Amino acid sequence: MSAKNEKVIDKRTAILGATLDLISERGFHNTPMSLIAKTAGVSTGIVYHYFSGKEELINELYKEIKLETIQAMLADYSEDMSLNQRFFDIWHNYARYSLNFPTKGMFLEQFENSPYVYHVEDDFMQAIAPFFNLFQQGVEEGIFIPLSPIVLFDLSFSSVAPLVKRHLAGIISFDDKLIQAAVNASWNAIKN
Amino acid sequence: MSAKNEKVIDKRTAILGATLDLISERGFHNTPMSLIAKTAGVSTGIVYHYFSGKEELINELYKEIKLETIQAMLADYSEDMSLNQRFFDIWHNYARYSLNFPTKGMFLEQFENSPYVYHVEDDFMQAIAPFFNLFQQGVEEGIFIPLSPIVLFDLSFSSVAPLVKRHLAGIISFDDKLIQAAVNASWNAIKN
Amino acid sequence: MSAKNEKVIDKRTAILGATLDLISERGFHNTPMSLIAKTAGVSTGIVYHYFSGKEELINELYKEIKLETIQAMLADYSEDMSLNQRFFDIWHNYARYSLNFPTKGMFLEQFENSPYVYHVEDDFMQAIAPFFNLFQQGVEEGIFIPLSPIVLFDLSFSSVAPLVKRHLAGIISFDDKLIQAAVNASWNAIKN
Amino acid sequence: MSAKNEKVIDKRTAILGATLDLISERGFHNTPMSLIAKTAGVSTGIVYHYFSGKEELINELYKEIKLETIQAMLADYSEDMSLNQRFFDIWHNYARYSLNFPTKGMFLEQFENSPYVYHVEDDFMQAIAPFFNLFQQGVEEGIFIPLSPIVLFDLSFSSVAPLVKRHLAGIISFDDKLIQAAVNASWNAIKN
DNA sequence: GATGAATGAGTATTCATTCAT
DNA sequence: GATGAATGAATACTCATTCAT
Repeated sequence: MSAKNEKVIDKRTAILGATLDLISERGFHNTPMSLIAKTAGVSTGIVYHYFSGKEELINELYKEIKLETIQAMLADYSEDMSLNQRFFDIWHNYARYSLNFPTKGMFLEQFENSPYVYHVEDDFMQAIAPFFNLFQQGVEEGIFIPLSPIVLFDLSFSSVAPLVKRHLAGIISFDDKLIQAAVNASWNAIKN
Repeated sequence: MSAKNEKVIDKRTAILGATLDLISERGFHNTPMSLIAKTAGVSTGIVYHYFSGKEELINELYKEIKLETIQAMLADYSEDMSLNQRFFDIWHNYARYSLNFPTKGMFLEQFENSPYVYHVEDDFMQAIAPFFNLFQQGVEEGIFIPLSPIVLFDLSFSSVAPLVKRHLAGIISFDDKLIQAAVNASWNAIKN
Repeated sequence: MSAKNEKVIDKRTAILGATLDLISERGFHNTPMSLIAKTAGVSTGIVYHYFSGKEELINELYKEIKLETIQAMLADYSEDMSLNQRFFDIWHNYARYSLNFPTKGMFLEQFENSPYVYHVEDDFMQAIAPFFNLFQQGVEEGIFIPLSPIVLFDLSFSSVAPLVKRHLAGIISFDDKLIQAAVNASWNAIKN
Repeated sequence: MSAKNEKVIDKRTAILGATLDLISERGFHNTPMSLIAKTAGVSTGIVYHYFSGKEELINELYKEIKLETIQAMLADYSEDMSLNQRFFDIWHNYARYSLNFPTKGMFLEQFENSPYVYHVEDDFMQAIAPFFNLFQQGVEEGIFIPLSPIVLFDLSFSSVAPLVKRHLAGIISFDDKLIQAAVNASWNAIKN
């Protein structure tokens, strides 16, 4: 990779990184472009070279983090593993990733609960296919209750974010033992 | 109640109602005070008579809706009912309330995921006591897995919001049958 | 007129006046809204109370000045006067008005030669009717050459602006004697 | 001429051409240097090799077009032709040139009505000498009314631009017949 | 209580110009 | 000559809040 490319990547990455940190801490609208630039160590103008505006910058950040999160959940995923093993792996990965990168989870939550933001869900269809296969297969084999994959997903994974939030707020300790208990609970929720 | 008081209540209520509608649709920062006033049919200045500023207005709205939601969940709650009955009632009430008043749910989600907003959780300690009692009792009686009430709460209730969101987006139909299946799943998640 | 109304009119008028002075001297795009506000002795924000934005402000100013100019040309116009008398009056009025209010003429010229500005000609249909009547009648009576009123207008009045510009630049002295000669020339141009 | 020089000329010409097209359509300040470069098919930086800045670029363009327009008016000019013939030729040439190259006329009008632009009239003294000679001679021979050449110029030529504008706007058809009528009118305006 | 005109700090975005490559 | 990434000052517009009436 040439020095030029490295620099470009550095700058774009620095902007995205600054945006993540600032937005997760201050919120979308309390994060001026000028502060993003300053935090990233670049000029205001150059941000508009890499992104067409604040909107695109935030959407791009969302896409990257969303994809990264999905990939983290599927880090060691293999169709060769047992259904049970795959489910537990995903759950663990998700919990650990959320705990390790709290700003990313906070950003995702904030983004997905913002009314005025243009959603870009379609971009993840391919990435989330394994989740659908997992639940589909589980239903077909009579292991999971017969509901649509999306419902099974919500019933089993939606407690991760709240628990992580409690942990970060110091209310609970979301340690390995609790993770273990929570993943068991999630499995039992959808078990036939 | 005097006519004067009614008028006052009307105005305050109108402001809160306009704030809810606007924020749930446009977001906090895309909802100017002037628009709130206009939508409520009052002058800009008078908003500052009832609330010290935007911050207090939104916090006040949050408190009212949060409390209303908790009360809706506990509408027919009674310690005389069986544990199982109480759990199912709360879950059903929550789901139906969220479906009936989607703006309120959206507002709560948005508020609780906003980093810059001053939290006011303490105000609800008393109101949420029944939830704690419920889970505490369940653990003591060996009916629920031995985890803290707050964790049991998250494990059993956190799937409601995502499912309602899917329903409102037209992705699933969160009807009585699905509510029934989901509440069963939530019960199984924390059942010992 | 109430004090309130006077104040409002004062402010709106002050903004329009400052806009005229600044734009005629510096050009559209070299005249920031903030400078307009400062020159008018008002805050930046209030400009947006009276005008929806720079675009509307400038268009409004154009409409006012255009109308004022037309009215100045027709100041003593009466269908009772002879054709010749009406023509000479209009020409004189136009020349004197342009010389007395050079910024207005400069603004009009600038505006009407700007490519990106949204034109609003229709607003003057009624005001310019006397011109059309004048030329129409002149053609019907065989006094003017048989061309459309708009062409006769251009052939007879379009030399005023350039001559005024030369005068303001100090190149010529557009005094009463020259005005007299020029109006004669203009009349001869379209005389049958 | 070497290939290198041709290339240079090409690039400079391309920049000037792009500038003309863009400015006549969008206006001075709505035409960024980057867009000029892009339209001309060159890099932003190279524009600053051929011109010291936007100011010089536009002034240079003005000078070229102004000169070209004057030369077009005098295309077949010869002191051997009769005064009347010379006048009619110039008028015709001007009208046809303006109709054939509308962007050039629009650019000149815009430029000459911009207050902040540095004028460069002196550069054309030599080129416009024939006009002065024409009017001077006409006055001396008693053919034209005894006014200064510059005034006679304005009285006879200033209706061309407005008529062309009407034509381009589709309001009139400035065809040969109308051109003939208009040039006659212009002649009559200054005829003694 | 009630109005809405007025303020002015704050913010997204643009663009002429520079300069390392 | 040639590129286009980078800069940062400039600018239109917004909006929470105040206050004279």
